[in-house]
Amino acid sequence: MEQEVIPAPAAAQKGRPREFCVDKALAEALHVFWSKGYDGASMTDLTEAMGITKPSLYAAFGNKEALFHKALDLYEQEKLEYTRAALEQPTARGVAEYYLRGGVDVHAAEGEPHGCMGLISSLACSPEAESIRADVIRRRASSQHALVERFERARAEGDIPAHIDPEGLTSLLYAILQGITVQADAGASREELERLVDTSLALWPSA
Amino acid sequence: MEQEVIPAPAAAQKGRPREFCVDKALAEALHVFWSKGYDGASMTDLTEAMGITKPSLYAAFGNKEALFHKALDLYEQEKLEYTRAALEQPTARGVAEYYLRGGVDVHAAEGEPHGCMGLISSLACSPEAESIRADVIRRRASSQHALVERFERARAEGDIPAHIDPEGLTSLLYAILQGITVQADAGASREELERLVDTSLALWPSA
DNA sequence: CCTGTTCCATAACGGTCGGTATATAATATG
DNA sequence: CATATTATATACCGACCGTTATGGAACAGG
Repeated sequence: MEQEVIPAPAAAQKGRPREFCVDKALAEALHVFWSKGYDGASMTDLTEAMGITKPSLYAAFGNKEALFHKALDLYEQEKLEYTRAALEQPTARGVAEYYLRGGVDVHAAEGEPHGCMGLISSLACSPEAESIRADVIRRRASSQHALVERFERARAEGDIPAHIDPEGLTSLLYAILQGITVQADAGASREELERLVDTSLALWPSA
Repeated sequence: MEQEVIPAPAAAQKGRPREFCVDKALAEALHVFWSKGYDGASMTDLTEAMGITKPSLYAAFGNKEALFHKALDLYEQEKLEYTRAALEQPTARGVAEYYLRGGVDVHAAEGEPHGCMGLISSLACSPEAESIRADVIRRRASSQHALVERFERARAEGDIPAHIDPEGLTSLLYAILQGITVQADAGASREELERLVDTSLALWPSA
């Protein structure tokens, strides 16, 4: 039996080519979800921002929920990069400062929605958006876990005092970060947030 | 001209008496708004929990928005009493501890919704709920202002170090509190939140 | 050209939203 | 009893929700 030839690998598009860029449309969808939250973003909001019709959206992304998960992937990848870079800072204080200043940069940036997309979409959500909420909480727990390990290492290295609980310190750092995004969403100025960060670092435990 | 007699002062009810207790109905409405947020609470959710019909609700409370403002009044009065009591603590550390432990008590209480009603209702809201959001932000700013003054007094009294900015410290304490309510909403246990508070207090500046 | 396939545009689906018109029931007053 | 007033119950309003059926347009391969 003869082996079939491998079909065109790059783009064996058989039918009518789509008239929009999937990546650009997803970036627009991200912007809408970030501004309005999952429930607050209507399909009309999304299609108008993405410049496509509803059938095109459903064909390309599945449905609203699948679109959100993809947008959240993009958000984590592009906007939350600082949370991974922070872990590589040499000292625990450096980690905290990277986290907090990175959080202010991302969640109070000019020309972008203020606040945290995940928090906005998960704090209050309709029953049918429960999977959205669960996804956000799961991702947050994963990220938080990495920070706990980083602070445990810091304590072992004598980088933070022995009487400080790494899990408590992690919860605290996340709480401050969440507060920053909440206050950014409420319209706090960059100066206010930077003073918040400065004060946080002034209280940070010295080894 | 003769003076008219004063009408029955207690309850000069002329028509059919209402069959429900306004205060109890409002308390049920508060519970629904606290659980689901302003946008997430539908009129059906509200009327079912309150045990009344929609026309009764509109006759007694105006509309959904007016009902929310009244529920928020009740919430502040009954649940946020700790924020006022905190200010009367003798030391800045006492104020902070009262704030944080009070926040955990209220926002992670058994048998009540977890999280902060104001935050849940204001973080992401539809365009027509913008007045809700503005109300929450205004009340928060007012409460925050009182805390700034308390910490300014504390610094003047040498209760907190001179190099600590009272406004920054206030923003920080609020951020931690907001983070507590966010994590409570996400399902954090009381033990986790208490460790967060313990760690916060461990870092609190000593005079 | 013809067929198959994929995409786009329009319009519509059932369902829910906040809010209300209508009619009836229950009280006070005369 | 008659009337005025207020509350209740039912049913409905237009608008919007997420989703999809339908029909035509744009491409590839034969």
